Amino acid sequence: MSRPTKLHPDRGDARTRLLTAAVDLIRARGFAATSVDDLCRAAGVTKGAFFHHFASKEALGVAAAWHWAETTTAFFAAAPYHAPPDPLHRVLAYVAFRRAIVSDDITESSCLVGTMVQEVHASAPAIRDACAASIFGHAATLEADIGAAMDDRGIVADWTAASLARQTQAVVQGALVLAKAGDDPALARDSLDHLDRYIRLLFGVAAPVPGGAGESGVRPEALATGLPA
Amino acid sequence: MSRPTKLHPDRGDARTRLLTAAVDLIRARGFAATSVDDLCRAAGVTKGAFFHHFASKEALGVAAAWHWAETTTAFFAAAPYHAPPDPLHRVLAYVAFRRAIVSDDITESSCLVGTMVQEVHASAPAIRDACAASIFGHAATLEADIGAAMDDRGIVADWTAASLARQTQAVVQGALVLAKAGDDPALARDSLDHLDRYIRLLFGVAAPVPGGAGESGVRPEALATGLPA
DNA sequence: CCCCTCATACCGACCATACGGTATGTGTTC
DNA sequence: GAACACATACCGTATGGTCGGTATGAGGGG
Repeated sequence: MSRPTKLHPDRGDARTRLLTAAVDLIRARGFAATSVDDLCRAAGVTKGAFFHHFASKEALGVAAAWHWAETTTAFFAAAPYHAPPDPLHRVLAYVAFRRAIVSDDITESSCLVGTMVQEVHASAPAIRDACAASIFGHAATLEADIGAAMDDRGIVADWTAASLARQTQAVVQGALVLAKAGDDPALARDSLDHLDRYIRLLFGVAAPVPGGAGESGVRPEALATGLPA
Repeated sequence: MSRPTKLHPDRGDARTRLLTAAVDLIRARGFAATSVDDLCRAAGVTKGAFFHHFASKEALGVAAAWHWAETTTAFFAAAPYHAPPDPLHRVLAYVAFRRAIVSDDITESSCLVGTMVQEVHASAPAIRDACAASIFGHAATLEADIGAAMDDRGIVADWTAASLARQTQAVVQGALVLAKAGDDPALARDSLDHLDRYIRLLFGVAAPVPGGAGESGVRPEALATGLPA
């Protein structure tokens, strides 16, 4: 895609810089309120570069959703919550990890695709579908662990692994809405505590330390540099 | 506020019609993507009328959030889920009611303030606060029943009635995000089933009929005419 | 009862700017 | 020299917002 030069080694990354800027600006102000000029200014490129890489603003939205899916996939794949040998512990560690990466600045903890899809679900199906791929694709990464945990503990239920995996994403998204409304990230952490409690109740395991959502196996401050979702 | 005339009895209601149009259009397209001209066209009024009633588009946003709070408050106050004598049953009936009013057209089941606050939480604090008042005000209406249910059953927990009340709203909001992304209202119903299951587990009561989220005490089709939230 | 005054409710033309998008040109690499 | 990766200048339109004006009705004085 990109063609770096010896004289201009950062050439060819205009597309990536636009995508990065899009993630930041759209999470903060929404898709419609973010203008192409805003994006170009933030990325340090001209309008010509924008429309060279993207056929329209909507195409940028689709690409940004895919970019988000890729970066978050890599981020969560590298996260430490996969370490525990017990699949249920991995699921709980995932929730604890999500809780740990809720930063004090809600905007940077916020989810690009969750924000975008609310705006464009009816008016831009292409963006909506890209957002859906990101959300449900991420949910799918939890399904195997949840399924294995059900098998391990002989859980026979009226819910499925896929359904519970989706519910984790619903709670994450709802937690962010409440945190934005109340302008308080603690609201998001509270929601994730409830999710942790729900999963423990479903599987019949007690909470490790009262008042918190279990240890994630990582120091929260070590996560602040990573990409949230 | 309004001054109806004998000749023009619908005079004086331009404000209300703009508010109603705002609820519909903003839920479908978002706040930023809804122009003042769109609003005027949908409400059948002129731009002069718009800026007579609202100092700015942002002021309309604030007023729309309050309007939403008022109409949903009246709608839920009149809903049948308050009937059961047992407070826990009222809480479960609330969840079942929320499930029942999820219509096939996701836009009309969607929440105005949840949609708006994601867009404007950082750029328009006045709108954000009005949205917060609507969400947390509605959550507060559940608090007494949850608290009474805790007392009834002698529940001593590491969560509070207020926190669980907020969690119901987080799940509702998240359920709508997933339903919009997947373009399928069944996703929202699934989430509310999980919420129902969580509350039953917290209070140690079994589900009434497997596969569904309990009876709401009303026929779903009788609710379709009411205002969703 | 009439008339004057004032506030409200609304109309519709107008404005400056910001918007998404295009056309054309230039330097670089293969 | 073809293809790419931008830059610059420009275009038509849509946007939020303004402004002067009009119609209606309530209240009060004579």
